[in-house]
Amino acid sequence: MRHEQVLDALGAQIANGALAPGTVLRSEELQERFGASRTVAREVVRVLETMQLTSSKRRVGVIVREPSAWNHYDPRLIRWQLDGPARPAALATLNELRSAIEPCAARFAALRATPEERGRLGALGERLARTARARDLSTFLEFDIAFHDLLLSASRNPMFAQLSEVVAEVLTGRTGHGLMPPEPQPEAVALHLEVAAAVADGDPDRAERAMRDIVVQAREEIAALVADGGAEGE
Amino acid sequence: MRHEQVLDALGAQIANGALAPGTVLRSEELQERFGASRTVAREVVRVLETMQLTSSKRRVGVIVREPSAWNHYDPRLIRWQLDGPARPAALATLNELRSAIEPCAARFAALRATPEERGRLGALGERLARTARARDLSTFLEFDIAFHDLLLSASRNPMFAQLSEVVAEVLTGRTGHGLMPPEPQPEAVALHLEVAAAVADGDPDRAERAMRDIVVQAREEIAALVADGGAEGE
DNA sequence: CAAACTCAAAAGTACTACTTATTCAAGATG
DNA sequence: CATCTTGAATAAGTAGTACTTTTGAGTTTG
Repeated sequence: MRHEQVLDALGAQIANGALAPGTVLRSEELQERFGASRTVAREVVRVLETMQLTSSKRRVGVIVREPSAWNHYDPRLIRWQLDGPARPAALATLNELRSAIEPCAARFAALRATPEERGRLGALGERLARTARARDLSTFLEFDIAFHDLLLSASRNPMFAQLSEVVAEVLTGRTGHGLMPPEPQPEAVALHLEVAAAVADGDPDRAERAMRDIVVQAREEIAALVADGGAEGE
Repeated sequence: MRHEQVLDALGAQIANGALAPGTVLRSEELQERFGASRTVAREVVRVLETMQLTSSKRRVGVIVREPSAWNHYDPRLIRWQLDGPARPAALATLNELRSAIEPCAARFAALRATPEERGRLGALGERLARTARARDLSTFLEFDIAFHDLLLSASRNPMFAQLSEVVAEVLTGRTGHGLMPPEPQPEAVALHLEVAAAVADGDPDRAERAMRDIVVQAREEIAALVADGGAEGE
């Protein structure tokens, strides 16, 4: 508990650049700053070290590393960045990642999904279409996330599957900012149905192409969002 | 030092399935097993916990989590898997990841690379072609890695850039297994030149397409490697 | 038989003592 | 005067002990 508090506090400061790279923290100083014991301070530093956010050198202290050294795939770091002032930029980065992965994931899902998964994907597509027609945005988002989540795990690649949280975050972030069109775009819905159909048919090329169309569309949306929404912070 | 030894030992055991999911380890037991102090044992467990390899519950112990919960992007976990019996499968997974990312990275590189980067990419392409003609496989690999590394960092997406180690590993693994053709394929070399040219011209579509051709080719190679090389273990 | 209560086991936290590596500087040596 | 060596100070690393908190499991009681 104590551990997590301190980790979040210190990690967020580093992730948001409040502690610039090169900054040296002495472990004793950390204990005072957070009113934590040596044990807690040390374990927090160990964790930050494994995330490559810091490096420790004897007789020197804990050194904040360059962002390029960080493990940007660590869920904690992603969280800290999304909750900080750089949220729009972080969302853009994550969206680019997803736009790269998902078409490929769709391809593998078409090749490897179980019959049951293919069925569920189709069902989710149908529900997606229905909630879109009903202009029920929040339910739409829910099914949208479920759709992408299922697709990623059906790809049978653990590294793809792990990105479902990222995708959920990107999709939510888009809706949350109120910058999404008042109702889901019919083309996007049609493309989701196309992906589901292609996966059901076991047609990797078609699945990949349809998914690519989806993410390209999303990429353009988010790019616009960052362009004029970058200053709003939270 | 001590810390890292124990972490590697225990982490590798978990990563390779020697300690099945659900296994419960008591921290005192760990101290004995590795002859480590309480401090070291605790910090190791903390780190494994942040990697989502384990979860700790009071009055129970340290529980090994399901592979699906692991943070598969952690460089340490990747290392443990590559060094273990599941190396071929791990290489296949990583190669799929790279095959998803690199075409997209090429696109962004074409849009965002600095003039200097565009120049260096072209130069690397040339050197690649030369070493290919000279049948100098090890130098070829070196330039190949440098080429992909530069492209990824030129994409200006930290999450893409971070995968350069993964790409290097995949490329090396392919050559290392001696399953690569005795000389680099002319088509592959031509495609690298095409990527460099497209990036130089700032043509994202062309860059993406050429890179996609490269990774698709690699994907097929590795799939074959896994099919008949899966049993050779280390 | 179910619900609450008690007890003990194991992780979490705190603190102290000791070890080791590294930087910085003073002094010796060429 | 420069360079190399040596040594002391410092801060992180490691070890070990003591105490706290949570919670699973067994037991008692209505």
